[in-house]
Amino acid sequence: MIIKNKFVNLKQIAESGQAFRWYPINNGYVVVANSDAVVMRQLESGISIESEDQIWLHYLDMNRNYGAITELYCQKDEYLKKAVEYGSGIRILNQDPFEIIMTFIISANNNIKRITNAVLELSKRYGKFLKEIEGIEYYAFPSPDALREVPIEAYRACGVGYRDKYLYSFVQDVINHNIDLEGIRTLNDSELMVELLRLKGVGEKVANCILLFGYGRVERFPIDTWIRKILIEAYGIDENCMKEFAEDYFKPYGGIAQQYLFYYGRMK
DNA sequence: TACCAGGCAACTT
DNA sequence: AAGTTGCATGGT
Repeated sequence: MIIKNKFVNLKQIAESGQAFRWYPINNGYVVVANSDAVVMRQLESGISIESEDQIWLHYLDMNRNYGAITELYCQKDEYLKKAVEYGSGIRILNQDPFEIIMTFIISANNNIKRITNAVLELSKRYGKFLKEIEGIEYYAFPSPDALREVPIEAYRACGVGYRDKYLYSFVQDVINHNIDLEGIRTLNDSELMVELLRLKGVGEKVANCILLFGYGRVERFPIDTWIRKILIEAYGIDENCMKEFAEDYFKPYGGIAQQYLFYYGRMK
């Protein structure tokens, strides 16, 4: 299918640090999600997706008007305006909560390259084979059931480091119905936050990423080392009132503003 | 070599 | 309640 929209840029989305399963190929990306691997290509005024499944429209958040959002934040201040202009094709993807939670447990005190590698390794070892594209095999992110018997050391072998025990604990929590990842969709933000904070390896920052990337809560504003640096250097905000400032100042789509800032701050 | 990476849990005061 | 420390590991 073809999507005509000025506010979709595959490179920007792929490098925005919210998804770890966008693989560059000649003239496009293979995107692994929704139990499938599809090729996406950038067009002059939109993108093409080699699939007719409407799920990809939801995945790419196509129902939201990013034109209006970029316009809103361009008027906020000069720094944000530059960030928005630099990454105006970023969108907040609607991703699977289980995959997002696993991925962002791995992300703690880690770097994007290593996170990407660990997620790839987990998928190759325990995920379902999907298809081969241009000579490379693609595997889905493993289901909780596929990870049921995986011991702690096996996670370590995938390169997740000391986060191995947190992944093991989370998988067991899902298997044993100590948390219902679909059931909690109906909770409001703060209730959802409380549920996620029960998980080992999930603190405030990781929980905010899960709300934003896994549950579509676009007002959440995760503060990581990059964002902290930006708020200090570009906005002159003090460490101890950073959270309050960001939650108020970047309303009502804090998470989207945060992605513009993250992408701009990390790339330039 | 020391420090950093989309922080967190456990421990100390 | 608030502050401090150790943590796997690959890249600079």
